[in-house]
Amino acid sequence: MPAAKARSAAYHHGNLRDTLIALASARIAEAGVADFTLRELAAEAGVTHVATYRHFSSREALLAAIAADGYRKLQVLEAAAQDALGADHWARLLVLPETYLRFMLDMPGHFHIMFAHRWSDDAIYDEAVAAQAESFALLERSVADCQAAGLLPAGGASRLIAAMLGVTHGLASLWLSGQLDIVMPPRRRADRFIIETLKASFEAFRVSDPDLWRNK
Amino acid sequence: MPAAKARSAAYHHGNLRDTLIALASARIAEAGVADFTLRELAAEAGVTHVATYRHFSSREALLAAIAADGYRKLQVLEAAAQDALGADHWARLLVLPETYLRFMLDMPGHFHIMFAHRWSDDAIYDEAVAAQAESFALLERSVADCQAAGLLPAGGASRLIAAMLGVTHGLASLWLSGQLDIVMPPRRRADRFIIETLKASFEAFRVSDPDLWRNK
DNA sequence: GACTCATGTTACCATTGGTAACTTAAAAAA
DNA sequence: TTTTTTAAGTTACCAATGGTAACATGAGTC
Repeated sequence: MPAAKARSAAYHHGNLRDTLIALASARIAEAGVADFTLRELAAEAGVTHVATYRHFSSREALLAAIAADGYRKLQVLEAAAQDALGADHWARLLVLPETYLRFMLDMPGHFHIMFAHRWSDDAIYDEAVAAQAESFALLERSVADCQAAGLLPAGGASRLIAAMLGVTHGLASLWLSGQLDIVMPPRRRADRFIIETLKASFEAFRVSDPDLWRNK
Repeated sequence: MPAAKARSAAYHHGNLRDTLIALASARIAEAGVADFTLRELAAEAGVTHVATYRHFSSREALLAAIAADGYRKLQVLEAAAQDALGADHWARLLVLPETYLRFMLDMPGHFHIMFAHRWSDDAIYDEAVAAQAESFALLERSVADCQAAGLLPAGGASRLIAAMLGVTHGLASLWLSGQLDIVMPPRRRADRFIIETLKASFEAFRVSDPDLWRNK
């Protein structure tokens, strides 16, 4: 009975949760987090705004879901990129910021919630926090591998990791907020420029004096 | 007639504009930009929420004013710090990220609006954009001075500047969003750790192979 | 002392996030 | 097959918010 099925599809959306996450991310990428409203979002999904509360306990919980979703997706991308590289530890380390950047370019809405939006300390962000920690562990392990292989200054890695995380995240978010335009040479592709800058930075860190990174 | 003066002071606030900026910045630092409402803010200043519209055309315009105010303050701090250093170009360059960081630690509310909040492309942000450009020019000039003095790899400076801006901004905003806690050694003062990491990064950039930073 | 105008106020509006109570239809139990 | 349960929608409603319009106050000027 196709008529019944059509009506059913109309009433029960089928995959409202994922649809809402995707739509919200797109809106955030376009107009920022302040702009989007649950009602407009629900309307776009063909549903009443109250239906959203079946899947997210609040507007902020939807944002938290986007953050968790983003970290999981990022982690999958990072792991896949590393797996394709075998045992070249330095290449495996370098691919992390590159993946991070591609993720930012591909999913700016997710990225914004993950890094520029202030998470409430509510429990709704617990999942996101856990996913974030796992993603960070990947970097930590990669740096340790490089140190063990003599590819990076040995000793406490905190400052080295902080510097790598810093330059990666800094370039990504400066670009996302449009503040890299002033620096970037005209007519260059942004992604290439950023990735080359990143690689240069990592290389500078790699060959630097190990004493630089020791805690004083 | 002190009674009349008191009434007058009650009616005409005196300096509502600056008060609102300060209060808003404090609230944003505490609870994020999403939380603060014009009504609560106005109440805190002892005024009706409609009074805010005498000074800011909208809520977003208040945020824009905070951004412009922040860039101006940052620029003053940077210029002062540099002036105290004479002609030591490398020290003058290094003091910029340090000032940037201290500003972030001292005025996190301003910092958040300046760097983590998405500016609408409305004209209300014009002032902020102009102030931002001036602040950036300071860095550009300082890098050029260092290059002229042979203290930094010569040639196109875009990538070098991008890397410096990136690591500075990245560390600052990672710290602000609490994401540096996982990296930072326990029981260390955050500001010292970040500044030392920054100096190490800049030093690594300084002694690096100039070819790294040339455009390919 | 009257006039002006910046800076407040009250009254009001549409929109928003969120809750309560009800409805629909798909899946499980009989 | 029929009945029951339950996940996933709906309508009706609420208090709070950003914003507008029309009015009030009072400090400075002629």
